[in-house]
This record gives sequence, structure tokens and C-alpha cells, in this order.
Amino acid sequence: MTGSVSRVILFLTESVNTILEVSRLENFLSLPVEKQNTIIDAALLCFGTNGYKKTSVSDIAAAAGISKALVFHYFGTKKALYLYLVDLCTHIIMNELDEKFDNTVTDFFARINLAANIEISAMKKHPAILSFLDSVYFENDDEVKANIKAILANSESESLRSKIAFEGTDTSKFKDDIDPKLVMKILTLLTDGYLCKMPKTGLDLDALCEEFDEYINLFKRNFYKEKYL
Amino acid sequence: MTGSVSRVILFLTESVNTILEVSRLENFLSLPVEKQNTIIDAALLCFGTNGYKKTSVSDIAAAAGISKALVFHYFGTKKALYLYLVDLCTHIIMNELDEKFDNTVTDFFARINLAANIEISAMKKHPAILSFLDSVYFENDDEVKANIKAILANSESESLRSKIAFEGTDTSKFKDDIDPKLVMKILTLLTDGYLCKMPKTGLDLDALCEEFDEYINLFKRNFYKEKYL
DNA sequence: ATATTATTGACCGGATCGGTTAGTAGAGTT
DNA sequence: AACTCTACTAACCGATCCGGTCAATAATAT
Repeated sequence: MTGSVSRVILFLTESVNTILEVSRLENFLSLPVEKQNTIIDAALLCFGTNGYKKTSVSDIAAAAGISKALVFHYFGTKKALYLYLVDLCTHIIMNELDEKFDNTVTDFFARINLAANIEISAMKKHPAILSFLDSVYFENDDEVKANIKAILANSESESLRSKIAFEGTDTSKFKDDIDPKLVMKILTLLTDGYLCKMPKTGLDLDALCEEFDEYINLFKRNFYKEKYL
Repeated sequence: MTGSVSRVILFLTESVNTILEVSRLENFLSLPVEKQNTIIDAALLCFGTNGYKKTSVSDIAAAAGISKALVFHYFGTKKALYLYLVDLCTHIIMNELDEKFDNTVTDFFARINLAANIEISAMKKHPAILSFLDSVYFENDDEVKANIKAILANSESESLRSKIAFEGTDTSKFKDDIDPKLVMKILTLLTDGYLCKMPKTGLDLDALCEEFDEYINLFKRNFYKEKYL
């Protein structure tokens, strides 16, 4: 038990474990996973929606249904909690990527589907993970700016989506008068649209997934040359 | 001069002018329009990004490059400023609609273009107007909730976009295997994507408009039956 | 120089902030 | 039944920030 906990802690990026005391994290990680997730998801949602400065620890505690003191008990400071989340989410995405990304898939839309599945299975772990990471990328508060940069640099996860979906894909199946880059832009914008509406509305990931599939199919049917259908 | 000011004030919805003293508004409206817009745009951006409660009057003053005291001098209270903005933006959109909407245009994509032009010319007046109104729609703070409802009810502007773009449009030109509703959903989501990215990045409205036109053309070329191209 | 207006820095009491602490509630253990 | 031990919180701390005020200054007109 202690073994598995310390193994998890090993993943922590240097700039995080400087701030987050191991003893606190051990307490948190020995909580039932369900309760851990309640707290993490509440924090991701709050930070993702309102940014670092405008999110108070009371907000997070209320959203998680626990007392403010307990949040401090598990994470020590607001900053440590925030950086822990950045680190955690980055690692989740990277693991998901290592696990599922397959660069032998060259079909444009198959690759898009691959990317979408990676994102969706990450969101099944933590629904607000993408909108949180998106907000992290634009975070500008001096208290956390440098640390964020350190963590993200460590994980080299810049512009994942476009790399994954585009590099090494076969665009020869498109009709001649269609610019694949334009289609890519549309798809990126579509997922941004989802990401944006997501936190506000009650979200059904599976329904969303089906809807996205419909769009992909519509595009494929009409943008590919007929012989490739 | 006083005449034109009081004429503008007449537009104010009842629940707003109960709160915003006319003398203050007169002061504000007699400011150079350029300066008025600086303040309004700063406020729209702040409120639109962080919501009513999490936006402080200091934030707005800083964004507008004036002192906090001056904001209170022009609007009296934070609440009055907020409701004034809701009212103002609602009227701007409604006027734009009255002026430019043409329900004799029945072609699906022509109608989309019409709607896009309406939104864009509103954004040329106040770049953050749409993301602000979007946030207003989801605002849940008790201090302003009821007043928002009163103002919006008065202007019956619910779900403008879908009504405008869809009601009475001719969908017979689509290829038989294409669901126009699906296309509509995609377009709505696309504009949401733009709306979402907009406040963060420096925005060039004309470039954006061109890009959107490309998407529309791509869709039209590939989703309409050939005889209609 | 004076009167008037536009604008602000400094300030108010109260709320909220990040963070601490003393102590309660409850599940074993004996 | 008394005693741990752990999980958790209400109440509190000083500091900061809030919405809002006001006396005083800067700018402009006369």
C-alpha cells in the first residue's frame, strides 16, 4: 500500500514535489479513489473556469462538498494543489497518448477518431481535464506562471492535437478541390466549441462521442473521392 | 445635445433605469464616444470572462485605464453597470436584427451568412458583446438574476441564432443523404468555438469573417446537389 | 485669476482571502 | 466503558480585497 503510493509520487515533476509535502499527498492518495476524484474534479472545474487567482479554496471545497480546512490538510497550499493538478493532468494525457496513439494509422479521419478517443477516455477519468489544461496554457498569474512553464516543458506536450492528427497522415483521398488543412481547422474549432460548452451544461460523454462520429462520417462521405468510401 | 442623450436613455428597460440614476448616465453619455467604448468594452470583457461576482470594479477600471472611482461616478454601483450593459447589448443586437435580417432569403447558406454578418457587425461595435451575452445567459448570481430575466424577457431574444438561420429556410437543395439539422449543429458549434477562443487571442474580425466564408463555401460545394451550385 | 468640470488617491467598514488550530464525531481496540 | 486513533470541521487569524465614498487635485473654460 505504501509502496503503491510512493510509486505514484515518483511521477511528480520536480517543481511540484518541492512545494507539495509528500506526507500530505500520501494522506490524499490513501483516500478512496472515488473521493479523490470528487475533490480533483471540483478543483479542475473551478480552476478551469475562473483561473488561478479568481478561484478560492472555499470555492473548491464547496464544489467538492468538504470543508476548506480539509483541502489545506491534503495539499498544504492553494499553489501546491494547482501545480499538482497541472502535473497530474499532464501525466494522464501523456499516458493516454503513449497507450493509444498509433502512428501507423494514416487515414486522415481514422487519425482524427484516434485523437478524439484519446481525449474522450481522458475526460472519462476527469471530465474537466481538457478545459482545465486549456486554461493552464493561458494562465498568466505570477505566482504559478514559472512553475507551469517548468512542468509543461518537462512533458513537451505542446500542440498535441494538431501533431497527432496531421503529421504523417494520408491526404490523397480528399477530393482535389478540398484543402485538408481547412477540414482540420474546422475539426479543431468544433472540438473547441464542445470544450467551451462542456463545463456549463450537464455533459453526456457517450452522446457527445456519437454526435462527433456523425460529423466525422458526414465529412468523410462528402469530402473523400468516391472510390475511397 | 441633452435631447439626444435623453432619447438614448428612453431605450433603457424599466428594471435598469430604476437602478441607474439618469444624471450619472447623462455624464457618461456626454463623454467622447471613443472613451465610452473603451470603458464598455473593458467591462464587457471582464464580466464576460469571469461572471458578475468574480469581476471586481477594480478589474474593469484597470482594463479601461481609468480609476475605480470614475467607474462609480458614471454608474453608481457595480450592479447598475452590469445591468446597463445587459440592456445595451440586448438593444444593439435587436437593432442589428431589425435592420439586417431578411426573411425573404430562403437559401440555407445565404441565411447563415446573413446571421453571421449580423453578429459580426455587432462585434465591430463591441468585440466582446457575444461572449458577454452568452455569459449573461448562464449568470446565476442572486444579486442580478431576477433583473437579467426581466430585461431578456422584455426583448424576447431567446435562441436568436437557430430561429434566424433555420425557420423558413429551403433545405431541399441538400443532397438526399445529408441532414440539414446536422449541418446546422456543426455551424452553431463552429461559431461557439470562435466565440470561445475570441477573448483570449488578439482578434481580427475581417480575417475571421473570411475564414468563416471559406467554411461555408466548402460546405455548400459539397453538401448541395450539383445542380444548385 | 476664477469658476467649473473631470478625475483621482486615499480611505471606510465589511467581506473574503489563504492558512491555522483546537477540538468534535465516529470506528475500532481492549 | 474508557481509550485510542483517524478523518474531519467550525471557528478563528491577520492580510488583502471588496463595493463604495469623498476631499482634493488636474484640466478646461471663462
